[in-house]
Amino acid sequence: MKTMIMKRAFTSCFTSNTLLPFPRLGTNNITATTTITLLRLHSLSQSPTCPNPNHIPNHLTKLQQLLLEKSRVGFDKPDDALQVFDKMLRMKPLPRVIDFNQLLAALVKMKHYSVAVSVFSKMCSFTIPVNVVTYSTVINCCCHLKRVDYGFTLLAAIFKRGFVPNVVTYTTLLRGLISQDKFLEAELLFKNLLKHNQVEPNAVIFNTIINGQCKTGNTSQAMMLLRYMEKKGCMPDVVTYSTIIDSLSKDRLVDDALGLLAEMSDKGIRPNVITYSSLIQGLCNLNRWDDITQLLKDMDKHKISPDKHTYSILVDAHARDGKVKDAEYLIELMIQRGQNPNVVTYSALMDGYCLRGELDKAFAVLRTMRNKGILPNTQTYTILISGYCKKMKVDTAITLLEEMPLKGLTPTVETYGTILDGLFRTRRLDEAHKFYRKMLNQGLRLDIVICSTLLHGLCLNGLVVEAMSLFHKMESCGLVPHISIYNILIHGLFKDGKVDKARDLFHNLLLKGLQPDLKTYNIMIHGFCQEGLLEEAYKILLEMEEHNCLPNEVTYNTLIRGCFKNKMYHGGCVLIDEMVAHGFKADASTASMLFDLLQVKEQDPALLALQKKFMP
DNA sequence: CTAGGGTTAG
Repeated sequence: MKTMIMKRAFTSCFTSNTLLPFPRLGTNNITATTTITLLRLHSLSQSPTCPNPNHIPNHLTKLQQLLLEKSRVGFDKPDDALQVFDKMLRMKPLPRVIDFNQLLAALVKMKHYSVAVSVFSKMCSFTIPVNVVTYSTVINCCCHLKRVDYGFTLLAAIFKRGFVPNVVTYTTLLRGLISQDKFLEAELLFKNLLKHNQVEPNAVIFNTIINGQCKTGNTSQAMMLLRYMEKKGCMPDVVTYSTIIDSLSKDRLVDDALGLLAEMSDKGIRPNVITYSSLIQGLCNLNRWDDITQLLKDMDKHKISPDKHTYSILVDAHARDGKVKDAEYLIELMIQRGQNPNVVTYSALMDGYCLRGELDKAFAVLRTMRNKGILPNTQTYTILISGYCKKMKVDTAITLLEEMPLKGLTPTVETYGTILDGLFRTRRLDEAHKFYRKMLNQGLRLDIVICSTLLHGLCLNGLVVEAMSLFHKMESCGLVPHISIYNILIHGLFKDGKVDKARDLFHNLLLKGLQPDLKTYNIMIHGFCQEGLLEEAYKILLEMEEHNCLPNEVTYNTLIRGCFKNKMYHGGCVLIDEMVAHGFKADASTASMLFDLLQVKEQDPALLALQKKFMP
C-alpha cells in the first residue's frame, strides 16, 4: 500500500462493485457447439497424423499440440476455442495453467477480447488455477476493449490473491492508459514503479512510455528517455529507435530521423522494414524522392523487402502528389512482388483521383476493390463522398452516404462533416440542418473539427448569429476552441459588418491566453481595412511584430490595398517600401490596384508622388 | 526450449 500503484489498484477495486466473477464486457455471440467442430476436435485428439504417437504420454500433450497448432494457425472462430475450453474443463486431471493461458492467448491473437474475458470469467467461477500470466493476458484484453479501469480492478485482484505483478503486467496497463489518452497518468505510474523498484524495467516498458511521449508530441522527451535507458544499462532496441524515428519523421524532422538511423546502425541495431517505412513516409511528406530512392536501395542491400505498408505509403504519396499513374504502377509492382494491396492501398489511390477531381476513375477503384473481394470501409466511402462534395455533386455524395448502412458501415463525424460542408457550400441549408440532426441522432458527438466545418458553413451563409450560438454551445460542452475557430468567427463577424463583435472576440481570445496566428492577424487587418479603420489595422501590424508573428506577403498586401482604398497614398508607399525590404512582392490584386491608380487624375500630392514613384 | 506486454500505411 506504500506505492501509488497499490493505492490506485485498491481504489479501482472499491469503485468497481464486482471483482469476481469478472464483469461481462461487450457482446459475445458464442453459439452452441457444432457437430462439425466436435468431430474435428475428436479426430484431432486421436489423430494418427501425430508425428510420433509413442512420444505422447497422455492427453495433455495432445491438447498442447492442438493448442500449439491452433495458436499458430488460429482458430477459425471463437467457437472453436470455446470447444477446446469445454473439453479442457472436463479433463482429469485438469490441464495446466499454461494450457489455459495458451488458449486465452489464441483468442487474443484473433482479437476476440471479450470472448477471452468471458473465458477467464468462467475459469474463475470453476476455480481453475490462474497465475499472473493469465491476469496479464486478460488485462491486455480489457485495455483493447477500452476498459483500462477493469484492468486496474484485475491488478487489485492480483494483489489480493498474493501474486506479484511483473513488468509485463505493468507494461500492459501503461499501454492501456496511453491508448485511452491518459498519458500523464501512465507517466506518473511509470515513474512511481521505478522509484519504488516495483519492476525491473526492460526495453519494452521503456518503449511503451517512449511511444506515449511520441504520441503526445513530446519527441524530444522521448529522445531523452532513450538516453536515460542507455545510461541505466537498458539497451534500446530496434523498436525504441523505430518509434522515435517515426515520430521525428511525422514532425518533419526527417534529417534527425536519418541521424538516428545512422546511430542505430553504428550500434549494431539492425533497422527493419518498419524503421524504413517510417523514414520513407517522412521523406514522402517532404517530396524528397531522391532520398526515398536511396533508402529503397539500402533496404535492398540489407535484404529487407518492402511490405504492404511500405508500398501503401508510396502509393499514397504519389496519389496525393497527383501522380496517379505512378500510384497505379506501384500497386501493380506490389502485386508482382507478392504484397497484396488492401483497402488502405486502394483508398489511397482513390483519394488521389478524388483530389484531381477524376471521380469516374475514383469510382472505378471502388469497382476494382469489389472485383478483388476487398471490402471498402468507412474511410473509403468518406474519401469518395468528400470527392463528390468538392465537385459540388452533393446528391451523389448523399446517395453514397445512404448506401453505407446497407454495407454494414457506420458513417463517422468525418463523413457527415464532408456532407455538411458540401451542403453549406451549395447553400442547401435545410438539408444541412437535416443531416446535422441525423448525425446527432446517431449518437455522434461534436468535435472541434466538425464544429469548424459547421461554423465555417454558417458564416459562409451569413448565419453569424447561429455560428456564435454554436460557439457558445461548444464552450459549455467543454470543447476548447482552437485559434482557427476564432479565425472563422472573426472573419464571419467582419463580413457581416459586426466590427465591435469581431474586435471583442479578438480581445477575448487574448484574454484566454490563446496565441493569435498569422491568419488571425491578417483577418483583423483585412476587416479593419474594409471598414476604413486604417489606424487599427496598422496597430495590428505592430502588435504582430511585438508577438513575434512576422507579417507575410498577405499581411502587407492587405494593408497596402487598405491604404489605397482609403486614399492614404503616402502610407501605402511607405508600406510598399517596407514590404520590398522584407523580400515580398505586390500580389496580382495590389498590382492591378496600383496600375489603376496611375491612371487617376487628381490633385492629391500624395497620389502624384505615388504616380511619380511607380510610373514606368 | 515451453504462456502474457512494445514500433509502420488512409
